[in-house]
Amino acid sequence: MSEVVAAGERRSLPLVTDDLVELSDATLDFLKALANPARQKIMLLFARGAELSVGEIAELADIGQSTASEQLKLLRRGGIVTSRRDGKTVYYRANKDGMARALEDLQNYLKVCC
Amino acid sequence: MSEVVAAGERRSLPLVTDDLVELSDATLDFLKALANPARQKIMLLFARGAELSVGEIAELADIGQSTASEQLKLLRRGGIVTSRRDGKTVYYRANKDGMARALEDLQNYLKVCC
DNA sequence: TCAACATATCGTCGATTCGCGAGATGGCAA
DNA sequence: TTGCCATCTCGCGAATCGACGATATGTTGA
Repeated sequence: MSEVVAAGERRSLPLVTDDLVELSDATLDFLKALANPARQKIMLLFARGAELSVGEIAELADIGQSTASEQLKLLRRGGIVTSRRDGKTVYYRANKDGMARALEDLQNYLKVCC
Repeated sequence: MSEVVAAGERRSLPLVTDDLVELSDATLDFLKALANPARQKIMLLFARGAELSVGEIAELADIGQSTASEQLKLLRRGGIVTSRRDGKTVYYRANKDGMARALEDLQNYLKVCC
């Protein structure tokens, strides 16, 4: 039988029903976060483990501060970056574990549709 | 130096500039195709190598025929399914190679942002 | 507490996406 | 060719997204 999931609840693990594997909401957020050139451009700024503030990202990506903040929120929701606050400044960097988890879920999902 | 790409040309291989890896247009299409619950639902119909006509997919996914046709077009553009015509009927099935290629490109891209 | 600074959230608007029905296209058989 | 059937394409309205400026929130130091 399928797992019981309360209405509106966000699943962090993939739902498995018999042999059917549904992508978790977390992995849907991961895909939505990456399926956008502007956010991909932001991701490249985190190469080599770089840690950047929202303001730095806005400047480097040549976008407004509020836009950067909102895009970073989506990337964080997708498990692609993490953030930490140091005083007034919030630093973002790539979330290696989150990406690995999403990729694993994605591979598992796609394996069903072979 | 970066590769020369004519304006409007679709790259099938990732663009590599120094250590910067940009996702190919094909992989962007792959992400956009999967980042949608309706299309994910369709993908599950292809479990165990099933091959289905547009009409069957529309019925099984409980969507209009034209909607199914358009969603399948996006999935094919993303390299996630392939199609073949047999008479009047067009059959779709999962594109294992296309998925593997996109996943590989995606992993390579994410490796940069570790 | 107050001023300053960095970030987050809100409201708006144009662009894009989604799903549909209607009609066009393509293929088969009579 | 004609009729039929499956699919594709077009055009529409509704919903969502993307970027922005304005403003709210939260933090530090005076």
